[in-house]
Amino acid sequence: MIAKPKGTYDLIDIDAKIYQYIVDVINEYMTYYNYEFVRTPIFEDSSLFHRSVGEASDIVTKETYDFTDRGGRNITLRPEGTAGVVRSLIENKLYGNRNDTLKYYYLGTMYRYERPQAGRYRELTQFGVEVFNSNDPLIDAEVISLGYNLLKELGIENFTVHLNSLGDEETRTNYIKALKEYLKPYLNDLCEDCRTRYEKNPLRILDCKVDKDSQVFQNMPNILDYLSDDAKLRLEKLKSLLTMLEVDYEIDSKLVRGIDYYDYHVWEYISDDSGLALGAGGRYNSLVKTLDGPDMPAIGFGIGIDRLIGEIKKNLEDRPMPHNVDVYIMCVNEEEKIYGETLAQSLRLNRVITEINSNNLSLKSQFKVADNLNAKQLIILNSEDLQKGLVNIKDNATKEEVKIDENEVIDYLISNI
RNA sequence: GCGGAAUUGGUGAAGUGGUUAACACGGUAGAUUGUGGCUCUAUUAUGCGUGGGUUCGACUCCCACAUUUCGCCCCA
Repeated sequence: MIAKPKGTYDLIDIDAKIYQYIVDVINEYMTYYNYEFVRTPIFEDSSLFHRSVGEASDIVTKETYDFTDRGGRNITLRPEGTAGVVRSLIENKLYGNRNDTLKYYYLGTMYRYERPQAGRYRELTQFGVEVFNSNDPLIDAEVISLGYNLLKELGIENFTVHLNSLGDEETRTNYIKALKEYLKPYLNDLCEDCRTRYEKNPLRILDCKVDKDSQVFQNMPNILDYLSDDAKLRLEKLKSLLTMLEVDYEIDSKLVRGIDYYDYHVWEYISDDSGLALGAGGRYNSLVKTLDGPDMPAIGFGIGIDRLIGEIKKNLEDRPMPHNVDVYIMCVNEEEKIYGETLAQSLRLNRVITEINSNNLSLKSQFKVADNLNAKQLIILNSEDLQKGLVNIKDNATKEEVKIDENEVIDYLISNI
């Protein structure tokens, strides 16, 4: 037997239903927020992702699916959505002659070559928004609250927005310098990973799981103390806006991201129960320029759909989600089956959800199937009645059975489901 | 990539170095000769992740691999 590749999963049963529900809600939501859908390739030139995350974050350690295609091109399966959208913005010159704010959203699979764990897959589905050409904290508030409201709309209640500001480039340069100076005497006390991070990506030391409760970590410099006046003002403005928009947030000065391109506000939607991040985002004002586009501010977030499915499922009753059909057609012999199939088509074309027996099931079994499908009306075909142009219809709730002229079956069912 | 744990029918699972792998749900058939959902009866894994090895004999012990899962790394 051939098994699925490591870290992938089949979206089936109730999970598939929840997935479709999530997608429906997202598409509807984005309509009201007036964000445009974009789809970018699942694979891109490797340098797009490697450049976007920055030289300092050592691309070799990024867990991407890289390969060379038959033409010798270096290809990477997209590990996230932002870089592709930014590339598309630049390549299609979507920014041309525009003073307004550009708002996009995407939804699709991403690929990361990492060790699978619960809710962590090598093929994952992400939804995200990217907003360009506005540097106003008003947009930060809109984007953060958009994700917040969407999660609430999906029935996810117990989560909080964790918010931090990384300030501008100068802020980070100063902070990293201060951080390294502070940590220098304690280097030997840090865990092995942190000693590597110290050189490679010092901000990530704040994420350390080993030493987080140590005295050294308690007294670590706080990035919020290093914010420029401008960055401070922006954060204050954003905070008051979020309060007005009734977003539950808390400031978390230890929140950093593993990618270089973020500046100013970064945030995560954190589940209160599991402590896992449902989604994360940030402002990335320099990325468009880094990728050879105009100097254009941008902000966005991504939410992992796979993990949402699990969160939503937890809130459901512990029972299988019922199938629902309007009409189930029961038939036994060949004549009935053929008649039933044409009747099924007529009903379906009239927007009646219809299912029909297509096996050699006994009538008894067909009743069971119909019940499992929660059929509202049962059509019990009978050759003798068909000869007379009559169709038996049984209401599955009242158990009342009627014989209807075959020409009136569709009208009857439409008004009785 | 590193470390720990797991893997038995469609599902939830019990189990022992030795002939028939418990129980439950679900499925099928019948009692009910084309009208069910209750009840009763029968039936439902020629196989215990895959491949090797030890053994007279392995689902059970050993090794490798795969997948899942927990933690680390990474988190875009």
